[in-house]
Amino acid sequence: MTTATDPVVLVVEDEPQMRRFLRASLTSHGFRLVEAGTAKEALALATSGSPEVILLDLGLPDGDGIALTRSLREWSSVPIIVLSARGRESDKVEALDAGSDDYLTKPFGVNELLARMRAALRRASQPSGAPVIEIGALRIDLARREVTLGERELHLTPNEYRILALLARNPGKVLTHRQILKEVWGPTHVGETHYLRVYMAQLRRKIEADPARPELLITEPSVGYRMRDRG
Amino acid sequence: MTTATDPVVLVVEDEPQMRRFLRASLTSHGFRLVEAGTAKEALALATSGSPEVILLDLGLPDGDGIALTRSLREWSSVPIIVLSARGRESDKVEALDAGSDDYLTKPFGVNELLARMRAALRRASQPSGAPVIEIGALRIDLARREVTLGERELHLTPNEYRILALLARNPGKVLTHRQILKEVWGPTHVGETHYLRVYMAQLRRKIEADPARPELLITEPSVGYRMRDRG
DNA sequence: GCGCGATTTGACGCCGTCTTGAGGCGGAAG
DNA sequence: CTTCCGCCTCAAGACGGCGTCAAATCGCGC
Repeated sequence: MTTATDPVVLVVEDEPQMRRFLRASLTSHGFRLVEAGTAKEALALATSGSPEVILLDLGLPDGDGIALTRSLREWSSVPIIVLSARGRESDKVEALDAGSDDYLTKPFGVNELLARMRAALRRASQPSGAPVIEIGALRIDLARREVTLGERELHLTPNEYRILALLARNPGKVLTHRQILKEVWGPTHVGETHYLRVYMAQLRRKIEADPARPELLITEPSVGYRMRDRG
Repeated sequence: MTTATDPVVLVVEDEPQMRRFLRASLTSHGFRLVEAGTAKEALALATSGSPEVILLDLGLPDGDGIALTRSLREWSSVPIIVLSARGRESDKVEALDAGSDDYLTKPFGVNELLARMRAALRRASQPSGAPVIEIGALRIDLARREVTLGERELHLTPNEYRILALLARNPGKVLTHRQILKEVWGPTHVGETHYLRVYMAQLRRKIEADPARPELLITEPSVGYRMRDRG
């Protein structure tokens, strides 16, 4: 059973038997499959299918996998794991130096393949994309810890920033006083609702056009606060 | 023959014979070697030796390599290639899932090892991008370990350089005290925030026009520091 | 063993942030 | 109308993080 968040794997392989085997193994372990039987197909699908990892058989009907690896590497850094019947050391060296990330000699165990795929995915996802939240003119760059309102860069104190980031990460959702206090001041301060009032006032003075009529930081009386996400 | 720009490889292996073999093979192919015979040594050298890749034998006298892999992964993303006599699939899966990048079963060919090391290094160096970083008049040559300000070449102590390089590799991004301490002093010193204050002051005295009004090394109060990249 | 640079540790004052309290407003309930 | 409760505002003082300087210690090369 696959879901929308499962990683996509591009399988480049021409033997029907091997394809069936991979299809069965991978879909049952949380991957979505895109399949190509030729180098040409593979190149097209590497663009349109936007796979997170590629499994590549070296023996293809229309040209060898080494050349395919090189063309992929001209523009993409998606992990490539070569699956090949050729076990000679020189084959491995050639494939790896062409730009592939790993090399498995057939026959191989499914579990090893899956583990190597996990390793490749782990590496690739490391420089995780810059999380940036935008709400109207307000822009919060979580990686840089930077808040801008239109063109102007805002200076927020540590607590102000943590509250704002927390609310912005849950746009539209009401966060209770307790939740916010626990997250920002720690579980020992969940009773100090007064802190919140002071800080919400400071934040509003900094980010609202008219702090008396808040449009972004909405009070939910006797419940908590909420970041308006639209309209 | 090795030069200053050759990549450093940390070899973690207790058998003298295997060590001799690796030493001969690697130094003749453009690597500088740092060697450890125990897990404890390895952990220390992974910090102080700042290797670009680690070769790890699983059978160590003081604990297994899987545990070592996990502790390394708590703070470092340096590529780890496991070399092991154990060829069982479950061994490979365990090692890969613990955080290693590749797994080679002994005996293996030197050329395959070298190709896999090249592949690992290629991947690792990808995100860091250019080996030279320029920010205003400041210029940091990571390959040569050289820092110039305008025309003048600056002399930085080892720790000063590591801090500066770390911040410069993440321009604009806030690095927490913990992150910097972990990267420079190792995971056992994440509490020593005082070190940072002293070293930031020294760096500012060397690279800022007016150390009292820093324009490059920005303090993010009670969070960490950040290298200004624009403006 | 000596000398030098680098690192670690300690002391201190400044400044921004946080905490705290007092007071005001407005709506709902009595 | 009065009272109560939750919320907002303002400001003053306490607190803690930060920068700075300097002394003590470490560690390496000679």
